[in-house]
Amino acid sequence: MELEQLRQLVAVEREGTITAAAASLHLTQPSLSRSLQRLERDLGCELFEHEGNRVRINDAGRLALTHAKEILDAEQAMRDAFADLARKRRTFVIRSVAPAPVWRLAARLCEEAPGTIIEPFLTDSESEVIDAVAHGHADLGVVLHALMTPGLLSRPFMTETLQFLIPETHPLSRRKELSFADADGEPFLIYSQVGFWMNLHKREMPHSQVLVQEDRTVFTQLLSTTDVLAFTTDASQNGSTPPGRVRVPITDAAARQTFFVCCREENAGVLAKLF
Amino acid sequence: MELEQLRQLVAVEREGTITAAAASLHLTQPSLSRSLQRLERDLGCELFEHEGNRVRINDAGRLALTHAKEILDAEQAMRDAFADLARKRRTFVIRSVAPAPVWRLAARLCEEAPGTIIEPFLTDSESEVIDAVAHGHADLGVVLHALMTPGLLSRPFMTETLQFLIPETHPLSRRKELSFADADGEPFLIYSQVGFWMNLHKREMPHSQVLVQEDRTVFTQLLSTTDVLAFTTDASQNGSTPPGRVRVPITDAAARQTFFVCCREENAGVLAKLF
DNA sequence: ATGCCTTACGTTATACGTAATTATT
DNA sequence: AATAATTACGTATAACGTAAGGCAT
Repeated sequence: MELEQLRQLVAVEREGTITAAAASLHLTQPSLSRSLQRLERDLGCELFEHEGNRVRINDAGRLALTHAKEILDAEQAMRDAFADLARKRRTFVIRSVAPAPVWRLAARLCEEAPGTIIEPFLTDSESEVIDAVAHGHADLGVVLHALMTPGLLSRPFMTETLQFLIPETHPLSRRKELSFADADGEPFLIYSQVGFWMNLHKREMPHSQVLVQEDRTVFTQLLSTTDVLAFTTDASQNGSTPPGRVRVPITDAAARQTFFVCCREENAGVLAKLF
Repeated sequence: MELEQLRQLVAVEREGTITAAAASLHLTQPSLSRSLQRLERDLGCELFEHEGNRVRINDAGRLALTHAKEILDAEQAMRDAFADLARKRRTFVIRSVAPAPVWRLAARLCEEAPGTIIEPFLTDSESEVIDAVAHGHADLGVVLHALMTPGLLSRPFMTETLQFLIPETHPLSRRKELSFADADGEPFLIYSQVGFWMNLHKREMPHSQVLVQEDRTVFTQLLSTTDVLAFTTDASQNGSTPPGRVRVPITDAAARQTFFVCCREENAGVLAKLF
């Protein structure tokens, strides 16, 4: 008795005739007919009444059907479990304190491991990243410092520098460079998904009103239509400056951040593969 | 994925090595090795760690094992259900008010339907037989009268005549014939599995002590070693009279009984086949 | 050297498709 | 005539066994 035969039995019930069932299974009708005969032989029991040019499922056939469905459900559960497993294995989870490192890592992953599903998580908390990596919930973490945590490896990855993005009409747009203090008090617009940068802005410009925008496209539109300050970095994917705005470097040391990637020691191969 | 492959997976876990599992499955070792590789391919996932010249089941393998056992258990349940069905179909249940008709019916069944399992039930109650047949719990019934019950068929089958079986040393052994009344008051020995005859004895010989014997061989031995009355019939399988005893016909009409066989109308073929 | 696993190769079995046949509507 | 099922037959796929090779203990 084979699983395929049980599927055939179910198909015959579903389709009503052997001919229709055969078509739905991409088989010829005689082939299915014989396969069902084999099943009857294996079970030592007729499953159909042969009524003229039709075939009708009998009591034994119905008994077989209920059992067949049980078995096939169990089989489907197994297939599902392995499909999940396969998806998990193809998924690479990155937990990061900032978006820019994720962009670069994603690009490398796509190149080095085509087909990999990339699952990025942004957070403003470095300890959350470390925990996720340590517990195996993330394959790779992006943090702000080299780690000494036992069982984890880390190495510097990239440096990102924050810049003001100022409307040309704004008085501060003439300056060659600015400190956070120079702009503190000015309202500014910020995209919500920026990880730890959000903390930095709030700390360094405590007197400014923060206009948080959740929607990326709305945020971009607002850049053109409002004249409040905004931020960009040298790592911004889109290297160009939005029309009507100028980039002004920020002189504070805190505006320059080096990111470190980290992973568990047993996954050292991941780092080796990516760098 | 096939059921056979799941059985092979379970066997490898059970036996520890592919070689041992192959032997237990009556396969060569390379054949099993490839079959397991096919399973891994089908599931899209390695199930074993290949450690030098051994294989060890890994986490995915254990996941597969738990599911495989579920599926195989469901398959076993199906096989068991059909084994039961097959046994039921090969079983012919006879419910009778007397043993002699069962003997004859059994002999015919063995001849007409070799391989049939014969399941006889004796009872002293005719209505119990009719109920069993009507409800489909018995394929054939043996009763004392022609039936008018709707849905049931009946026909006369055989006539049996009761005889006294008297020790040669007993005064009654000289008589050519006897009535129940002649012997009423004499203690008598009777085998317990005689169906409705038990009722008859108690009714026709109310003053006699009845010595009921459950064990057939003990009953036979007592026939030679005691000098109490006993009964036999003209239908007794063993036509000979036990040593030291004589048969004496019973004159009462009640000692002569015609039996009728009955079955459900839809099983009319059964009667036709047997007669 | 021995035990266990894998790969390679030729053979066989078995399940498929095509075609012909039967039976019912 | 048309539809549905079975039987007959040739073919191709796929699983098996044998033989050879590799890698540990």
